[in-house]
Amino acid sequence: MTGMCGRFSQYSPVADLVAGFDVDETVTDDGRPWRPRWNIAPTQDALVIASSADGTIRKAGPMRWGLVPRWADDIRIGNRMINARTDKVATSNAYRAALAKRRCIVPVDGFYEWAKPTVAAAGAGRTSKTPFNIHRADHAPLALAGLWETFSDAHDHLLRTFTILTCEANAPTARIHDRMPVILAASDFDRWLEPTPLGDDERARMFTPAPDDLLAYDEVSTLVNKPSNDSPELIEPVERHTRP
DNA sequence: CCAGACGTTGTT
DNA sequence: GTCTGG
DNA sequence: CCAGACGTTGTT
DNA sequence: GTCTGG
Repeated sequence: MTGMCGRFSQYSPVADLVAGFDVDETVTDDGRPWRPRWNIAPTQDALVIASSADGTIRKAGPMRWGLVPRWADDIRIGNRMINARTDKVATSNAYRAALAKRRCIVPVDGFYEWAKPTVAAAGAGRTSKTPFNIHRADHAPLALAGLWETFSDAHDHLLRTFTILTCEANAPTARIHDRMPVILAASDFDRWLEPTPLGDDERARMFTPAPDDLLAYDEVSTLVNKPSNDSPELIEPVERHTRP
């Protein structure tokens, strides 16, 4: 199927989400004020931070999740471009241009991963996957590494779209799932947002799983499965520090 | 040259 | 657009 | 990521 | 099973 890191939250106040990114301007979502979100799904708008083409202005604003390459003629291509693998992104026709010049940061409160049922659970008749909310242990927002593009639709409407980079899971996350989003260190924010190509060494440094002690996770309700559910209840732990 | 892909994960 | 495959 | 649709013609 | 929509 499609990507991993397929759902996330942005419920902190915008000022908290963009804190630390030295943003010059925050664009509202089509004139609507930002509202907290606990269940952002592919094709929906999220708050994303990116630089102007010349690198002088840093903006936070809405982009649609699911990168649509410039050459695409159908926005639906984005439905399966919600993640970009770090081991393929530099050579991919779909992502290479964005990797060189259009990197972005997605500030999230947490992201969701679904664990397959354990052998024991499956034996007991449980066949559905279990959702987990993964967040910083101190509950501060996380900076996910992304890429963005502009897409001009049939009516010449300009649409900004983005994707989230994925790498191998770190040790705690691997108990739930074998992939995870790339989480940037604060010392890499400025370089990541510069619209100039990265060197091999820079990619090697940034494209690594987050440190094992950065994150914590909670099992959550399957209410999160349904994209139309969007409330604080989705991040309430149903069990703390459980194993999948 | 033109045609066709361009993506990810999970599962088998 | 740009690359690979035929 | 998960949820939900997936089809056509003719008749009421 | 596979695709689209959110």
